[in-house]
Amino acid sequence: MKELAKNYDPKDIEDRLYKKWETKKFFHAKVNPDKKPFTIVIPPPNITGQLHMGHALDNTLQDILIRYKRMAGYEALWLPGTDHASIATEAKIVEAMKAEGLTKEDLGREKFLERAWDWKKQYGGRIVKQLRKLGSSCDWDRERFTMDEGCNKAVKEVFCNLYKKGLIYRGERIINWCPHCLTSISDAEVNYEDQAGHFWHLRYPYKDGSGYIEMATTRPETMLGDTAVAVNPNDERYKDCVGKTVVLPLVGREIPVIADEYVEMEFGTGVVKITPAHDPNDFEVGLRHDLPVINVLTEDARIVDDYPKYAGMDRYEAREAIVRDLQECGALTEIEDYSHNVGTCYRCGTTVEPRVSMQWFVKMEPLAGPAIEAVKRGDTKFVPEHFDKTYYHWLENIRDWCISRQLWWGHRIPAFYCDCCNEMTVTKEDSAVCPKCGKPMRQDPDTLDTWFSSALWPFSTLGWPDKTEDFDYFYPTSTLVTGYDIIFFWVIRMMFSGIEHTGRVPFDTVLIHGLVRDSQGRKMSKSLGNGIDPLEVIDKYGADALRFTLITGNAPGNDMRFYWERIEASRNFANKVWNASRFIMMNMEQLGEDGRVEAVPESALTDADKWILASCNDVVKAVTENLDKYELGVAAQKVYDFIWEELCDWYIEMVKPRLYGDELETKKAAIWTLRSVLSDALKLLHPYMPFVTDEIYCTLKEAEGKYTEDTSIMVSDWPVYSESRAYPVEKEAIGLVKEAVKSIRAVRTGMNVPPSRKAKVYVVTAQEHVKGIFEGSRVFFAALGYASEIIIQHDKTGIEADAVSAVIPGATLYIPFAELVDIEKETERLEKEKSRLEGEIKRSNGMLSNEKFISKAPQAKVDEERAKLEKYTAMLAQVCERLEHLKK
RNA sequence: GGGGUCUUAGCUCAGCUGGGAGAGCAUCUGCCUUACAAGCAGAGGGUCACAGGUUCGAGCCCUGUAGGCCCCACCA
Repeated sequence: MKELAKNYDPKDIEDRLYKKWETKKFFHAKVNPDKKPFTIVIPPPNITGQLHMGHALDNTLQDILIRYKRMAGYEALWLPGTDHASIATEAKIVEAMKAEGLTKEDLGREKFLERAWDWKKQYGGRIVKQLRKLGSSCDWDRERFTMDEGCNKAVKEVFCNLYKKGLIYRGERIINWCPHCLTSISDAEVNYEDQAGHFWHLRYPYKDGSGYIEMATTRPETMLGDTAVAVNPNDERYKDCVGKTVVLPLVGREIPVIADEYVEMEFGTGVVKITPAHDPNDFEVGLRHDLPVINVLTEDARIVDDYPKYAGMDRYEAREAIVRDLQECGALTEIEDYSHNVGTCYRCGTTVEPRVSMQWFVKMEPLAGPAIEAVKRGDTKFVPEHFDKTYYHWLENIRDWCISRQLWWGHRIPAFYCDCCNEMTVTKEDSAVCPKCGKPMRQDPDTLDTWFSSALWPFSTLGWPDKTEDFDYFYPTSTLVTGYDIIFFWVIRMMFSGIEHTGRVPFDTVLIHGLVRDSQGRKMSKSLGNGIDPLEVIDKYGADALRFTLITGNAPGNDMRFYWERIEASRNFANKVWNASRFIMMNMEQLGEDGRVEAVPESALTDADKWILASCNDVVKAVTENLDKYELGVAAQKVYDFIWEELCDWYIEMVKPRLYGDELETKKAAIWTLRSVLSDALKLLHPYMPFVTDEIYCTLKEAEGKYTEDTSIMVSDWPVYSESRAYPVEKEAIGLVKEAVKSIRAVRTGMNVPPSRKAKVYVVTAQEHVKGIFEGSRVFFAALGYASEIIIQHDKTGIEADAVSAVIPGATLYIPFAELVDIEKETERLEKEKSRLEGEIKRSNGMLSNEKFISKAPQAKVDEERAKLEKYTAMLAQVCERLEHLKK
């Protein structure tokens, strides 16, 4: 048999096991009509990405679900892949080119894309390699990429469908523009942050020389593009001004004073300058009043050539210059400090510039409705439930989705234009000829928002739009696991896309998790440098320790903090499991052939054996129920407690005297029980700690002579609850003995008696069945209670007068410690016990004397309370008797 | 402005359908007991934010208050 190291070392084991799983195709799922499918599609990480704690958490959750379902008899598919991440990737490549002194334009579109694909080839596999280190049991044979052939096909299909239905349109609108990335971005991609700024108070003179109108702005440079000044129609102060003309300082443009409800009378002077080209609200006002849209900024946010004095200045330089000039000409009256929200690009952090331009949009309203309904009906459920509110709120207030990007890396928009006759056509074909004049058409240069293709991920990866067996069998997927920060970007878009294009919701359940923060509760970020690299954790403590830490000690959907101490605790647990197994296998080996018994007769099992089998049985039931309800952390805690406390601290200790003794039958029963319980416990733990559990499982199978190269715990059967292993009587019996052991230990520690010093223990009970229980537990009771001898009897015959005593339900224990007994301390201890019991009795009596409790509470509760009262009353009598005795 | 969420032991957090307050770490006291010192045995430590309400019974359900965090919207 393999010799197991004293301490568990994950380094030796993880890569070897992962390789085995992968080459054995244990991760592979195929259409299997005999099984129910369970499907998860991975949230595809960006090809530019490196594994961070967020991935580690997200993928651990998925792997736990997949491993559990696989063992529980489902055809479990975890479909992996990566996202092309248009903006992020393009930015990286552009940056790399910069080092060579090259720009996108130098290379041209085709050459640039060649580079991008090379880059993808070189780095795109990095993150999936890292996912393997975590133990992720993805079906790598099905790995996909959002720009692979199948996904491309799905994207074109969807675009054309939506266009045909009128749900995609092209138009000149005001959109969020990133002057650094040089592309439009969607509303969801804008982050708002508070920034300190100023309020510049301006006055524009009336053309007729009748004075000025005053207003304030946070962005004075946009005044170049002002095409009106607005007041509220109900504002008495400005009643007479509406319709008048003012002259724009510095520019000389004559612009009207208009009235619009949008203006808040109470805010500022009640006057707003209107710049339709550079503010979304102003744009709307402009539409209502048919105002000209005057663009004053270039795509990289510099002043356009129309204003020679400022042309070429970037927006902040221009601001300074214009403020200076306004001041000079007397148009600036005041500068006030002001803090306001500024939109920034979620990728690069640059302040976004609202900009009017021609873009493609998805009309959201018709799509949002069914997506809301689907969740309301319960077709898709959020876990935790309350995230559905976030979902509704977003969808109910959704605006049209700007999907075109002025980037090259991505899915090119399948729209073609005829330069001859201005005809436009949308087609799945790669090229088009003008349906009117027959000339070749020019494809739209823009690409689609990355999220357009990820929105299709749950079905594009399963073969859609083709009718495939995979799609029929695995779709809709079962559970989608993602962070709450991705609901808007992704979950919502998959929902309406799935419903629209497949007629079904894309998943049954959305399991939402929070963020992994640093130990001070801060977000892990590159700029703070407080990120913890999961690979470093794996390297130092093993993937199992990392995984276990990430899913315990926090509730679903909540953020968690990362502590090395917790990693250490998890590592210690892995080691505990390792050593318990080592103990079991060492003893198996000693028994030789007898250690491998397949079964033992029920009659050979002791109360202790039945107790641990029953406890294990209970845990199987509880853990399975918790997992089915997505309570992964609670389930893990139960496995942890069972293994550490029940199995290791109690049962293994109980069984030692038998294993070290001479009776073969009881040794066989003990070792069989140990193996059986260990095996089930390992299975319950496997989804959380796949490596250590499989290593032990295989070693155990080897020791049992049942190992083949196809053996792995990950393809073994999930344990099931068995009525025949409930053993209620034995559970109660061992519960009582545990009580006895605990009180002996507490008494001894209280008196500072070292374990090496043994003492006689008398168990005095009037009840025959209690006597039986202790008789049956003699062997281990002595060992656990540090007893030199156990004497079980009906009365106090032969017990030294000054023996220390402890009262447990149904019995009193006496430990003679002649010279160590301090009567005063002993009295104090018993008095404390007495008042505790009196308290319990009072509480019980209180409840039972309450008629409403008796009449309204469930009968079981009432009975339970009566039983407690009876128990505590009996114990109190015993304690009082001892106190009387001590007084003499 | 709208919505969500949190407030439980010194710290970080669990607590599943309401039925005698838990874990890990930290602290204190003993133990190298032939699986494990990455361990074993014991101990201390909490008016479950506050105020009401529902209930036989509330950490858990309802209302309100205070404070923290998050998201969305946004008055130039």
